[in-house]
Amino acid sequence: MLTIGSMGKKTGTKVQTIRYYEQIGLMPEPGRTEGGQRRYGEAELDRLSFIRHSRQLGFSLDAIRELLDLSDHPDRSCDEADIIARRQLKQVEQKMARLTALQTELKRMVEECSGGKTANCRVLEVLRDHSECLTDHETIGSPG
Amino acid sequence: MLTIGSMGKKTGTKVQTIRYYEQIGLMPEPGRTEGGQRRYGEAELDRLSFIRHSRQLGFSLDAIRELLDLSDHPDRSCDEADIIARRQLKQVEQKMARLTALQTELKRMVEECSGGKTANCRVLEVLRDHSECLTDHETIGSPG
DNA sequence: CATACACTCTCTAGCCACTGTAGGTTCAAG
DNA sequence: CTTGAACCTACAGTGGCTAGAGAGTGTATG
Repeated sequence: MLTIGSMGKKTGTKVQTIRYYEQIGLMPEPGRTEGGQRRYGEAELDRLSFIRHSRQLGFSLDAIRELLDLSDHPDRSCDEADIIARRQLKQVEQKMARLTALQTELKRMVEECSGGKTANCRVLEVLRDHSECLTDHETIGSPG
Repeated sequence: MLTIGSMGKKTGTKVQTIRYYEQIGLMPEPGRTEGGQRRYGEAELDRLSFIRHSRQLGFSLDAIRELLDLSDHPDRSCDEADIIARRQLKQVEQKMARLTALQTELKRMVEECSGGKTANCRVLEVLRDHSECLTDHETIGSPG
């Protein structure tokens, strides 16, 4: 039987985070000691590992909820899991495209700035005047 | 004189967002009509454009606060602005590196999944067992 | 058995950068 | 003068945690 702290250590999760997952129904309510402390078994450890690994791959908690549900039903078609993973891949690729554009713009800004006073700073000039930009980052999406 | 709504249209900002910027001290308190409605001038429009453009490039509101402060003082050295921009560039590059690793992993997952039941789904298997992974995304940072 | 102290408990608030809603008021056009 | 779009304040909610207060529990040692 594992305490919440040792679960956390094994999976690289803070104790509060595990309790949070329980609160939102992502982790089940575990057994308790007489004194009221949580005690976990292997199944819960596996579930938490699944969640953390999915988080590391950038899946949202909602997506993870669906994936866990699918994982709990071995006879269901895996099409849904595939769709969720592909959607996630697409999101990652979109983010990369956006970041590439930002990177280009930021590089140009810092390369053109040759030091001196802020009055002539290229960094600030570019920020002041959007027409200085080469890329159309307005249309790319929300910042991040 | 501009209403808050026309400011929003010109800069692609929601009205609530402009009020929020005022609330946190990023935008100044503007003049008001007798009835209490905000009215803006060109200076405020420029400031809001600066903020929005910086947000599009991914700068945090705190960073923007510093950049605005520098922009307000033309005689100061632009080193600080340069540092802020370089820091932002570095963050963008770190995010890209992380996303590249995620992309690799996700691609492999969806390519290996050949359809069928969830019991044999590669997507779910990989999520269950971290040792299936080629990259070390645990050490890369928090998901996003 | 007593003590120390690391761990755990619940509850609440805070983070970022907004976004949305409710319920009311003002402005400008017709 | 009426209509209705735009505006006002105030507050709650988003995602995914994280931090802190104040109290209780579990276990190793003397």
